Amino acid sequence: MSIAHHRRKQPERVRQQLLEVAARLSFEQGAAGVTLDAVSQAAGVSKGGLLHHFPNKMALLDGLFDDLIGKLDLTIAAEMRNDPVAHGRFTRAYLSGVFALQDEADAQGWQVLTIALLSEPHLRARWRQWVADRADEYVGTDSSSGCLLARLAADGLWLADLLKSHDIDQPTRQEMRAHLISLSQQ
Amino acid sequence: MSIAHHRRKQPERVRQQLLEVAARLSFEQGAAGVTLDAVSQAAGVSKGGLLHHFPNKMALLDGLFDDLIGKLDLTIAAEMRNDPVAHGRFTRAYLSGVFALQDEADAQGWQVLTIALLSEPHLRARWRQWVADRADEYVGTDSSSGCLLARLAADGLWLADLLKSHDIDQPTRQEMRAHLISLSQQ
DNA sequence: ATAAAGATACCGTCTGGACGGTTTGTCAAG
DNA sequence: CTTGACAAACCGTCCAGACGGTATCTTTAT
Repeated sequence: MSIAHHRRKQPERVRQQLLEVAARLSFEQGAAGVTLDAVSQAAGVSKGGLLHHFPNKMALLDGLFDDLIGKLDLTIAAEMRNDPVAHGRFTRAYLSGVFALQDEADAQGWQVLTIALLSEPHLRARWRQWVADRADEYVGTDSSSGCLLARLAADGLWLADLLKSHDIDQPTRQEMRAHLISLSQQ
Repeated sequence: MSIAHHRRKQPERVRQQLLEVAARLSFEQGAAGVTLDAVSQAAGVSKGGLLHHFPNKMALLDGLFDDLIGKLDLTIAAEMRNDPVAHGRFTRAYLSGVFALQDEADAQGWQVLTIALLSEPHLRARWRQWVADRADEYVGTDSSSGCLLARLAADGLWLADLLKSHDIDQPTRQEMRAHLISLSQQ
């Protein structure tokens, strides 16, 4: 019997907390740091409590993935509404989404985690599905080689941030973004 | 007492065999499939034998990383010798290196492994170092935003292959490569 | 030339710990 | 009084690495 037993129960809050902690741990300790024990403990919940919300580890990772995709989708949808030009509209929104993920304060939490997600076949399949769906939906406006290239470059930039391999300063970053946008228009 | 104990000893051959097996396992079973037990057994060597060549698992992964980087360096060096134009020379060679990694027959073996490498902080640092060294060495010829962009896009393509997220056919691929090369020239 | 003396290349077993998951119990709210 | 939200103890498995040995190769002294 511990704190969580006495505090007013807010399961949704706890669930969110678990996801946040998992994201933070993945950043601080790498993918291997995300264990059920570590996550539950850092969230101030017992392992049983964690497994009450997420029946197994895969479900936890799925939840994390949902969060990530959800944010991305929101950004993209908002951006697409503000873009009057049809051609390359999705690609530009995608750029914004990827850039936004990096600029966010809590973006760090996602970074190393994402690698973990990608090494999990099931999550790779989900990502593959996401990409296939968009490619299909926007085949009329965003299938030019310029658009494809722009999106690939954005992925490359995202990867570079993930690995901190190139360190690219803000001006260069903006210049590149402009370059990519122009690619999406041709 | 097994075969390896009686056969003529060729430690270098065994060492190489261990690396190959580790690469293959990483492809067939994912990163999690690369355990000391699995690798040693599949290589026809005892676990003790494996640990004789590589004192711990990290050393094994380091060896794998060395192989990968070594191949990349070879391709790049060869390509740079055949490129008369100084500006963007390294970038074009890098493109060749990345494309070559994907076209090779045994490339598959590296793919999933690479993800594992990247999720290991120590290996990420090594990769970071590699990038920093090249950026430094070729700052005079390959630091334009076009070159940077081309390299990032190559990384994105590499990532897409890794995840099989986009499936890009060979003509499109060649078209993109040409596009990237022209980016490296401007 | 050769035998002794190491050094190197392995083998096979064991262990300690981590980790995912299960089970059973407890408390509070409706 | 039932159900959802947890706690706490526990289990089975897997895995990295240690260890003590044995076989083969290399060097050195004679």
